[in-house]
Amino acid sequence: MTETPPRNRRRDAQQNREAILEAAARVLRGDPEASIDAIASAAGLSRRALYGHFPSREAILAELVARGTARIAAALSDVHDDDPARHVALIGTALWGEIAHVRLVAQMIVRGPLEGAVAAGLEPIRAALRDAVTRGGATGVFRSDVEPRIVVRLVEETAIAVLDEAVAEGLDDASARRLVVVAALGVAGLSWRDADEVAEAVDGDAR
Amino acid sequence: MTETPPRNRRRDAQQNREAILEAAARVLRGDPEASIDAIASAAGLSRRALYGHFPSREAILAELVARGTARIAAALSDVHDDDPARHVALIGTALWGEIAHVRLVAQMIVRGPLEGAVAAGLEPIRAALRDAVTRGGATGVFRSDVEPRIVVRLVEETAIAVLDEAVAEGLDDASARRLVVVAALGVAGLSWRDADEVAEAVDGDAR
DNA sequence: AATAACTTGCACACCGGTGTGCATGTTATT
DNA sequence: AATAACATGCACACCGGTGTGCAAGTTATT
Repeated sequence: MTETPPRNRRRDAQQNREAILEAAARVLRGDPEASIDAIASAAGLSRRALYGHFPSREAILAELVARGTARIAAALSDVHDDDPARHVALIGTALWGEIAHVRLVAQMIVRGPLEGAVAAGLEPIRAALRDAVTRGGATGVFRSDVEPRIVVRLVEETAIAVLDEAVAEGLDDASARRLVVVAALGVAGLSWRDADEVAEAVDGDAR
Repeated sequence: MTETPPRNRRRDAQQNREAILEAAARVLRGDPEASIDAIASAAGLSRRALYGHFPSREAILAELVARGTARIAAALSDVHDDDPARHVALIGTALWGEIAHVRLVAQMIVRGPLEGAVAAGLEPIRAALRDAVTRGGATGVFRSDVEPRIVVRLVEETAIAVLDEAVAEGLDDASARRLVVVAALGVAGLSWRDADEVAEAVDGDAR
């Protein structure tokens, strides 16, 4: 009985796997309900070949969500500021920096059975936001007339809506970032002049 | 040749037509992609009978959108205030009053081929909001650092997001109304204390 | 009581999508 | 050059949904 050395996976196969994920992200951003067929041909593969890399549609989505949340979490991990307003502003800025991933993940929040996975991956971010909102409420800078829990959700949903809007309007990078920050601070409780000031300051620092 | 007086539509048939629309609104609010089957049985009819009242799924949606936008437009037709902030607050209050219709219509804004019809039906409201936002921007009460057109969209989307959130949280009537008003004024540019004040005043008047 | 209006249930064709089996190529690796 | 890994294209079964035709029932109206 001769030895049968188990040959390694071919390198181009792994490349194709990446191509599929990249194509899926790109296509799904345009149409969240895109078919496997659309994804496969966008990746330059046949539908049949795709099933050699992923067992199901959901598996692709799961992978995308995992990577997306990881990316976002990484971008936000080193974001912190003692001033709650500045903290929120920094979060907004960071989110715009990862807009491609943010939009994809945001779509999954409501839909399908990925909901749980998404929520789990986003939890650290939510915790940070919750903290900032609570601190700001205590100071009186942010609104304290509404439960922090609710304010957090308000800020979250506003941010997502504005991010989408910024993309739809085709705003340039600077305007978009500012818009997101300013809107988030607005629902959090700041007047537009104060929000502007914070946005300005943070923008200067980040540059 | 004897006369053949064309007999009138039966009264119960018209009732069933209404039942279908009512059921559709109810079911679609829970699941925007509910099947015709689900709607029919929610209305207490067979799927086949439903097709005796509407030629297609889309026809039902079109009717719902038409009624919804009409209802909303009616509720907002007599809303006006010289003070832009109060005006926006009143719009928010009115929208919460028609929450059932608002949510249904809001879902259709993005989706399918109804988009155009929805936009048309909502145009008067948008015009009123645009007016208020522009006036507020000129006064300096609302933010003037962003194009009015964009501010309008921000307010719109925030309002929708908050309305959904209020429903999801199961807030009581008063809290929900206040939340919507306060969030809308927040993105428009008011500080949370100012927004609170306006909400309070308007709430008092409306009562 | 007659009759037209309406409802029902069944069958059917159609659509777009998913996931699998299989035979046949093509290409990277050894 | 041999061979295992991969890709392709086809067929297939399956699913859930839409819209129609038709025969047989039920019910409001006259």
